[in-house]
Amino acid sequence: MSDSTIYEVARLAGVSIATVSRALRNTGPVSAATREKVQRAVEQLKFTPSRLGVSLAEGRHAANGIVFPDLSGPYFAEVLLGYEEVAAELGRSVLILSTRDRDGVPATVKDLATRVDGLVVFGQTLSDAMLTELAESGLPTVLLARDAHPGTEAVRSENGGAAEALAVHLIAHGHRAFALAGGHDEGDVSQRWTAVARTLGLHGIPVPRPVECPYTVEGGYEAGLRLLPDNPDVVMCADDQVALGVILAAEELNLKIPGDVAVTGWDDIMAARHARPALTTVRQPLRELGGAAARVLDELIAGVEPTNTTRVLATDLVIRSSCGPHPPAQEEQ
Amino acid sequence: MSDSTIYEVARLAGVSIATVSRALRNTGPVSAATREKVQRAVEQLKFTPSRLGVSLAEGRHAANGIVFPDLSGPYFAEVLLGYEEVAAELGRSVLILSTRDRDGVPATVKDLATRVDGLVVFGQTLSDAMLTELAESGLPTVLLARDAHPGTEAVRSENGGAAEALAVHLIAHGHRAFALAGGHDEGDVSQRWTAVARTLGLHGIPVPRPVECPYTVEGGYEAGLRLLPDNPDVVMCADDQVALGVILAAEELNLKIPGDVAVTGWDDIMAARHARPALTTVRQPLRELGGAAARVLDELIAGVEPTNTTRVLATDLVIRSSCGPHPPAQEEQ
DNA sequence: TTGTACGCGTTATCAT
DNA sequence: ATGATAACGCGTACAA
Repeated sequence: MSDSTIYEVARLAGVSIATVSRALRNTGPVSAATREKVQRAVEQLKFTPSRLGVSLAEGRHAANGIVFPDLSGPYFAEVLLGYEEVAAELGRSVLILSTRDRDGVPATVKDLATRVDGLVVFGQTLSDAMLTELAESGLPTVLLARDAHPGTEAVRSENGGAAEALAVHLIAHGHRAFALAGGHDEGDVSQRWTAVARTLGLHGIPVPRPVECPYTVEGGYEAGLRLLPDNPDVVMCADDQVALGVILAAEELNLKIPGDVAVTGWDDIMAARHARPALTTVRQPLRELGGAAARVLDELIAGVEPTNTTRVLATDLVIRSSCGPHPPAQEEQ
Repeated sequence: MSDSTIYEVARLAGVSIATVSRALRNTGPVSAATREKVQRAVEQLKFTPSRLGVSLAEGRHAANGIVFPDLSGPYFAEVLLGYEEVAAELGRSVLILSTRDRDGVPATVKDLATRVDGLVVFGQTLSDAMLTELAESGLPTVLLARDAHPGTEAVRSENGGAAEALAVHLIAHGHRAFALAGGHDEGDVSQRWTAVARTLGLHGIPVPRPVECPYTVEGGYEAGLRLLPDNPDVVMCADDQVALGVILAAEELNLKIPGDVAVTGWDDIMAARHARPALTTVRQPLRELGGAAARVLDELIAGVEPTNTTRVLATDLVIRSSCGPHPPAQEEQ
């Protein structure tokens, strides 16, 4: 019920609170007999040190935060799991914050900032001004899925190389009329589209302008209805959810994939593998992304000075059947 | 950098800390002039009250915890998002804890318990002994996806009725040889299998014993390889991930779905809709589940006594094509 | 309207 | 080996 305090333990054990603290933390000499008494008192009262007391005295929270947009979906979930796993290994709790409503964000982020020793922030969730403010406040901050901002570190996965490889693969399929589904001003995706544009240019292929849409199945469906009537050979999508939406739109329009039009995604979420047809995509190491962020953040918290470095994790091109016909041996599950 | 304290604000504003506190919280009379001075000092020092100090003084964390198993996947992500959203509305932060390693769980849960005003715990993550301990400690606790334990409240979605409806539908398809994929001793799933068994019994159909497997695509794949050689008419699966695995196993064995064998899932995760064939399943209101838990927990924290009540949210049967041929109009996306 | 002083629960320093 | 006691940062009776 009412949590007992170190004072009650001390009284019951017939010692001072200093001794109790020492006995519990092995932070100084305690005679075996005394330790025994303390142990008994602790068990009898079911004493657990108050986190608030400990944190106040230690001057640290032993907790990390993570900020992400609402986009929900499997992408963030996987990263979050990887983050929590490593944070737990490092003895730190994890507080989450989803910034959905545009208005209250700064206030809630500041509240979160007072509860943690460091923060991981997803790509485009916070304004650069806010990031600067965080960095200048001295709070260790790691950025995810984008490049570093002054005063921070960053972890993202490789975009340009995989995008180029994907484009080359699609060109080898004979595709010439390209369409791009998914906005281009957000950092992560823009890096991909830039690489795609360069690759197409090198092959003398017209570079399409990306059609903006929310990164959801519904968004992809709408984008598909807009793009497909122009009879592209292939629709490259900002992520797998968008691609799944485009596939639904193609069905609606009675277009066969990949016969009439090819479609590619990005991320390799679970649904990509099970979609009809199975989706050609780029696998991001989502859990590793989260784990790496936790580790980098831990270093920052330990006192390492931020160097504005961006760590880049490798991605894999995953060729399935939505991009065009392959000899069976070449397909991958 | 070094966060400023209320004392520094008070000194800069030329008032006492009590006045600063009152001015910031509107918790007592403060003259307009004084309020103005305080505001200026606060802005100049970029003062934000320390959460530790506030919590210690207020005697509350303004934070909730949530405990879930590793199973990851879309299921937990969706529930978590719904939980965080409502918790944020109620002005509470969210701490997450994933119990993957069997050993350290009690300790980490107790640590979490000291950081929050209340806890939501997923179905089978904690032992009943642990739940009892939590309840007796007086920490407000809400159980998710299972029935209430003494001293707690619970929120789950409806199982028996939907399971019966699904079984009836499958029987109407003419299926007689049933197989069940996914363990049966866990609360949520066992309720479904019980209802299925009763329904089959009423129709004079043999009741199969569930084949246990992890609730993952891989687990379903293994279960499928074991079950499919017996030529069942239909494999009912514990959840969608298992069903997706069974579908992969069927492909491997060159069995057509639903021609050679029907398959059903549970949850209606995103991949279910996009699978080939689209998966017949039962939709759980995942986000609502999380949101409801947050609200119930808030009541408990506000002082409402736990009544060991289980709230049951409605589920929807989602008929797609994996369970057998339908007239086009009857299918649902 | 404003200020003083105590309490919240720990850790850690300094005596003893 | 053990015990007083000063932080840590804030809210709030109570006094003025």
